[in-house]
Amino acid sequence: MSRGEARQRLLDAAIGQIRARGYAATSVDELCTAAGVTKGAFFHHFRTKEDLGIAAAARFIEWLDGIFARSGWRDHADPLDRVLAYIDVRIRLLRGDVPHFTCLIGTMVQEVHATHPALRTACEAGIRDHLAPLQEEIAAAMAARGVTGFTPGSLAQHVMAVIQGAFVLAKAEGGPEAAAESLRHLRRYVAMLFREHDA
Amino acid sequence: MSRGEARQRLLDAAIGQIRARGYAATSVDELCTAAGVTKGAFFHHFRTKEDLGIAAAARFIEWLDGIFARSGWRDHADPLDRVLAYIDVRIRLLRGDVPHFTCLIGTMVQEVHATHPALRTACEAGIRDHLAPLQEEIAAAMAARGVTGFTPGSLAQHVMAVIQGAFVLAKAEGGPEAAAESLRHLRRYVAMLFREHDA
DNA sequence: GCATTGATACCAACCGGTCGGTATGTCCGC
DNA sequence: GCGGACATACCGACCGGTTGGTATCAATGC
Repeated sequence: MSRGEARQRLLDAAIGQIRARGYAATSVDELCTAAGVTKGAFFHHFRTKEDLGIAAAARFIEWLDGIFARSGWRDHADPLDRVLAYIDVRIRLLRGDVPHFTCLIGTMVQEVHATHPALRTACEAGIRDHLAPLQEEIAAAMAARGVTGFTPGSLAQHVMAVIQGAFVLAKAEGGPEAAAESLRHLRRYVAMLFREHDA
Repeated sequence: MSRGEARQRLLDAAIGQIRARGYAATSVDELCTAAGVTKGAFFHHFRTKEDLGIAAAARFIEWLDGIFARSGWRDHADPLDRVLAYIDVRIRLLRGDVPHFTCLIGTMVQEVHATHPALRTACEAGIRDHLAPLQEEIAAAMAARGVTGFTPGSLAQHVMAVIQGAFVLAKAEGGPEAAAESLRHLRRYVAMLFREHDA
């Protein structure tokens, strides 16, 4: 292992472990072993375990945004098709074992919201940042069809709620089937919301 | 404190603490202090901490089913109205601070699904049992209106996904507003699914 | 061209405290 | 007087975090 990559290796290990076992059950020692570094290195790069959590949240969102950028979900002429494409990408991501497709942020914020305010804020910001482009496309679709009755932000947050809830179901039943079904219901809802306004 | 109630007090304390801080971050000592009993009493009634979690999940579902039974959500002539009433009760329950209205099962299963199989199974069973009556009403509503294209179970699970996801959002943003908005989207979806089949 | 310097990256050993769990007793209703 | 319901005292392992130190680097002076 070459000099200078300990921080990245720790963040990657943290994302994997916390997604699988949660924040509290992931120990610093365990992370160091997984990343192949020592505890000294850990506390050289992160002041506390909470600091690592905050950095991991930011890195996770970067990673996720990269996936969506490469998916081409915004490459459609109609903004409604872009919104539906976002959901389709989410459905396609539901593959492999549970920790592989679930969300670090949702997992973490459930545990720490009441006890680690800084980490809660970081999770909130991560969600907001990730949803911003989706919210733009929803607003464009609403404007193009003259749809009213709700705000773009509320629908974007609803999309995120279904995604996070689908992850909870996937963890409860040990696989992604119910999660995918739920996202298909979401897709139908969005289609119905806008298509009934078509000419 | 009278003799014989230590078990109930421990379960109540566990439901409160785990809802607020999660399973891993809730220690046995802390629970004993909160319940006003000693560690000897704890391990007299529960073989392990995981056993307590399983018992707490069952007790939480009992408590929740009691709330819904008293709400009268099934006291409508039309099964669709009963389904919508279930969602309305869920919206009305979104009051107070976050640990007061969020779900023990969803919080716990996120942390333990990969590490505590027995606890994961208990959470899965709790969700399934709670959803059974809702699924019946969905099936009745579908039959009454000749709605097809999805199964009653998938819509019941979607309702639960939105509820769980709404709780995650509430924890991320520190309040129930976004959660309530999401449940209103869900209500609109269910209404649209069935009402477009009305005469 | 090379020694000096200061900063950064990292390491091994260790700290007090807390973790889940146990061993052994005591009390009280039947 | 006996069994279930607790209490007290304790255990080894592990927790997040700290310590004092070393290896490696770029920048500087000469």
